[in-house]
Amino acid sequence: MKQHLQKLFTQALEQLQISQDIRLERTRDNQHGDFACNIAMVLAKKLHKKPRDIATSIVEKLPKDDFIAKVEIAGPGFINIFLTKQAYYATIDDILRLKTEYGKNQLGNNQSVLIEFVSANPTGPLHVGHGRGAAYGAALANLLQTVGFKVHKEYYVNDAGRQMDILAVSVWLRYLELCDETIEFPANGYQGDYIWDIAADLHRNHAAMFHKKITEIFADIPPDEKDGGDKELHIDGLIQRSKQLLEKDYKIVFKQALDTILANIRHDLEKFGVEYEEWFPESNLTDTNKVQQTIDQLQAANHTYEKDGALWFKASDFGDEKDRVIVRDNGQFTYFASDIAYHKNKLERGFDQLINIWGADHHGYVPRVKTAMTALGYNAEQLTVLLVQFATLYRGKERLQMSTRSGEFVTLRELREEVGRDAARFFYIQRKSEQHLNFDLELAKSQTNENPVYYIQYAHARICSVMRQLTEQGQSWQHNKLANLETAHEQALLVMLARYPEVIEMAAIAHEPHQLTYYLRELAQNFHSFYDTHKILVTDNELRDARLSLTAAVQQILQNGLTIIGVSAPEVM
RNA sequence: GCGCUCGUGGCUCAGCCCGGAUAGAGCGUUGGCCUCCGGAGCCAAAGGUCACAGGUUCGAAUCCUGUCGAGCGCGCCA
Repeated sequence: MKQHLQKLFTQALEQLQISQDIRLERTRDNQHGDFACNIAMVLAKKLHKKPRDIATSIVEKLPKDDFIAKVEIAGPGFINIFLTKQAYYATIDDILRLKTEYGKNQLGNNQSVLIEFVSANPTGPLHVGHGRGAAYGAALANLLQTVGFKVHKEYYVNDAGRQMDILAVSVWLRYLELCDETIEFPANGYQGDYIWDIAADLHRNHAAMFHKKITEIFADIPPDEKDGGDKELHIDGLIQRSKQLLEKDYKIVFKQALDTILANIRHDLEKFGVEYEEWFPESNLTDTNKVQQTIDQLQAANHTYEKDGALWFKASDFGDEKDRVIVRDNGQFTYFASDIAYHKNKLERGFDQLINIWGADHHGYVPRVKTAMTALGYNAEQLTVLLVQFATLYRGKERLQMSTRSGEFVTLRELREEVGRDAARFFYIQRKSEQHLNFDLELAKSQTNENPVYYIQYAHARICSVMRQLTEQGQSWQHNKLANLETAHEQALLVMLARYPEVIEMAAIAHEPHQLTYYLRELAQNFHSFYDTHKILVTDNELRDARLSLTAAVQQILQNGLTIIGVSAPEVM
């Protein structure tokens, strides 16, 4: 509807030989009609004319249209458009005809988008901090798909770095404890209970196959932190020693740890309703020498130099604040190096746009990756990084820590089991992503009925109930005679329904799924209010059918919207 | 110190990108509503100098500058 009106305005302006972007807005007050346009005031300065005079001449040129009932010039020069009832009845017709397709458009023009999100290191289970990225990414992917993008969801699995070695060593040490050895667990090891579980599996399947003497393992290893040493050197020493002693078997331990945790993550995400087209392993890049090749390319283009034994990328040549190391003095690639290779790989796969969803603590990292893309000859504009603020977790007034290393965290699984998938997903995206989120577990658990998600779902369930009643009475209905919809409640619902495509479009373009949650709440509210005031299943068949048409349309929109944000639309609650 | 993000009723937040007509919700508080399609509901009331100070503008919660306050980032960590 909005687009339709914009076309009419464009035609009017063409006749006046003015070119200007037209901005139409829904009015807050229906006294001002359905849409308002402030174009006359925008043009006033440019044309040196009074806004109201400009408005008058535009209105004169506005083509006649079945959907426009009345056009008024108001206030300082607003052009207010009043739509005909036909315009709103057409919306109902469209919704009931197009069903789940309603609200879709071709704005994205079938461009391909790779959207990468969560990508948590497989060193432990997903915790509630990751949940927000998961919920946001999945909802955004759905939105982009709805407006006509070809969406490819991807999880980048960091399975090749030092962190993974630390994980493997942690598992191995716990395994040795299960072999009745007594060890000092390293300060920098992973301490969570899940490490024990993996170790136990290892012990069950391989018995004492990986058992080595403790004295042999810890001989000449730099002291740990608690003994006055450096915990990093200590763990690095242990990694080296593990590889020496276990030889080929190291891979078995490593793989067991990785596979178990990854399976766990996949399972959690699946249960959370988040699915990916691809799980892209970092080892894919390292094993095929892609990281080295990328570095070679940067070197060949003279974008690197050596200093203090390390290889640096001249990021500052491309606008970053300082140069960045890509190969450490010990010969290892930095995380940044494989990230450059990964983004190069993404672009080589031919995607038109890349979207990364990162925790806000990575914001300093954004220019770094972009400069690398520029240096490699790509257009950095193709990459959009969306930052999601971390959720601060509270249990009542107590602020909880979330550290994978120390093993102190609430897992995504626990959250899902305690507050439910629908409530959790809704809770995560109802706030703007770059807004800090206070997630109070007590509140989410104890007052789940007050979560707005139930309010919306209840509206849907209520409608389903009405439909059931009708069937139970052995009746059916036909979609016609919408002219009977005259009350204020019905009018308000018609307007809400007509707004849906506008909300979808805006939410998708702005990457703001929370817009949709607010809309759905308002729609549900309008419905509850209508339902409370007017009976739907009245004896007058024509009025009943008109109200059922409206109701069915509301049901459809609730379902469409909830599906996009990953929340179910239950028939009963 | 530099950079990024944020400051809107008691609490949690929309609105800001793209300035516009009385600043909106939810929770909480107070008072009403079930002989009637599901009360996880409805109706109503109280409650806000939009952090502060300047500036731009016919017009600023919205744009600009500064101040104060909060969070995060500034590693050969990932």
